[in-house]
Amino acid sequence: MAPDADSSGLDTSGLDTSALDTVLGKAVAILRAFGPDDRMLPLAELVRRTGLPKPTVHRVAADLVGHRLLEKTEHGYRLAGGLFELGMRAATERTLLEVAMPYLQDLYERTHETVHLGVREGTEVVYVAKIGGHRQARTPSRTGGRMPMHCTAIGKALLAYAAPSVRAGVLGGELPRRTPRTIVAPGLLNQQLDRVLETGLAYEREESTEGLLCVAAPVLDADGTGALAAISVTGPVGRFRPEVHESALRAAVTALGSVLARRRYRG
Amino acid sequence: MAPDADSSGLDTSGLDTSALDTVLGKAVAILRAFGPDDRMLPLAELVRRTGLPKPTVHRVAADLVGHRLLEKTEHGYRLAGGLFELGMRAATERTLLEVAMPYLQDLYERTHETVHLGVREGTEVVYVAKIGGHRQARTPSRTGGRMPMHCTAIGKALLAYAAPSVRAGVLGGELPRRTPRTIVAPGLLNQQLDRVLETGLAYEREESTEGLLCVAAPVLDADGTGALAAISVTGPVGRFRPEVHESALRAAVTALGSVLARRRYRG
DNA sequence: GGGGACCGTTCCACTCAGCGGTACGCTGAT
DNA sequence: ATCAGCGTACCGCTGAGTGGAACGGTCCCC
Repeated sequence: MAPDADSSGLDTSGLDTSALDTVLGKAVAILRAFGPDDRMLPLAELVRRTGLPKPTVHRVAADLVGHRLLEKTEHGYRLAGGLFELGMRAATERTLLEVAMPYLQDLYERTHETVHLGVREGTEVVYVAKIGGHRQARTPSRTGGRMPMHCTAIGKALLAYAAPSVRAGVLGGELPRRTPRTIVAPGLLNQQLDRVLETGLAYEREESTEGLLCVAAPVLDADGTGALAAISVTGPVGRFRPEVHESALRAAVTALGSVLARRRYRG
Repeated sequence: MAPDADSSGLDTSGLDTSALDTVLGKAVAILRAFGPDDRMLPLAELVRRTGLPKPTVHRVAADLVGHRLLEKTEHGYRLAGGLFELGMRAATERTLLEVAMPYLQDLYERTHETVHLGVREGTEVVYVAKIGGHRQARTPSRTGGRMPMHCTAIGKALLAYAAPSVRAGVLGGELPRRTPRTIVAPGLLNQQLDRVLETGLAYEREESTEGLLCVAAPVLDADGTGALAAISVTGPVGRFRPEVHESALRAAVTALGSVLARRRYRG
């Protein structure tokens, strides 16, 4: 429970756009109160995070338990299996995952490093898949988790091929520093993005997490102008050499891209 | 020891136990109206499946869209990315998945056949992971999807090690025939389950899907008495020889089991 | 080209589901 | 013994939620 200033995971208390004056809003607020690393939260903690009255949380949570979205243990509540089942039915993520999995497998087998598949969601990256073996570097990413775009290889790959308005929005917004090497200068980042467009590859060198290197490539749509997703290979500083994996990565994204094009996958 | 909270008896497959007279119930009903294979449903179809009045579905669906649980397109609604993100935070599934992934990878690499990870949920199997390459057999299973226990290798592996009440519940209930080879005789199935306890391996030979073979093994808990999950290897009749993969499968489940025990994973 | 079936959307007056202040019993730490 | 914090229970008020009715659009078939 180290309240380190670094972990941006803390809910910025005020900025919850969700309306808390409707039942559904309260229910969603309770579910979203669970961060990516929270296994179990007691009622009081849910009250604190949501700002809702205690009896209200108690009642809504009980309803959620009835619907198998929440589970009650003697130590608190946790997100239940029903949510997992529903989540895996999400249209775009499921399709992308099923089509991409063989290519991710190939890539893992050739590299034996952690392989990510991510899509853009607003101004952030959402990881749709993360596969790795026993020796994988300790990465902050999680399947279903989010990361900023400006400090991750996948983020840069996606941002480079995104609509100009999106790129401008991210460059013009906050570029929070996560490590000493995080690129916080919009101009420099913009240059890098242009290079990504030229080479088709994006890099991250300890910009989101110290000790971590990463190469990514975009999965392009049928026109070759936009990115449907991006794939990355990640490893620790020292043994990991990004260049080694570039051809395998390129092979993966082009193959996946053409299959998605054939399926008319739009995202 | 474990108070069998999971009373399988009451689990009659009445699809709608959910109360439709509360907002939350309606919302869940709408989300659950999406089957594993439904990509997109028009409003009218949601009305049909849920039995709710049209304006009600319209309004609740709009709310769900506002919370990023549903997405609206010109052709209808579909489950949105927000659900995927939430689902991947489900406590038990996420932990199991993260710990197991490296072992599943190993297993895939050694077999190059479709690998499944599943847990018991009531009287059914829920697949937590499914990984495979380009040549994978066409299986009806999906990550986050359900299958009956009596006709799948993973199901038999889980059922054999489940509490006697659970086994009795399944054997005493319906054993729907899915193929000519589905085992629908409770006695025969019971014999097979006993053999699973002796050998630590469960088989399926075209019992859920024609043309498909499968071997599974349970991931045992610290006591070695109950199954926390099960792993299977699947392939098509013809090239696929279950015996070939038995040792790799055994290695995977024992390794995973001991890691979970060390972590005091309970399920 | 007109009628009908089905669609998504909007309106609005009624009412009961949801609300949350208040209160209670139960831990542990002090 | 005291207290702070927890989960739970009660219950009268009220506005969020409701859904019948109606409207405009599209498609297809006669």
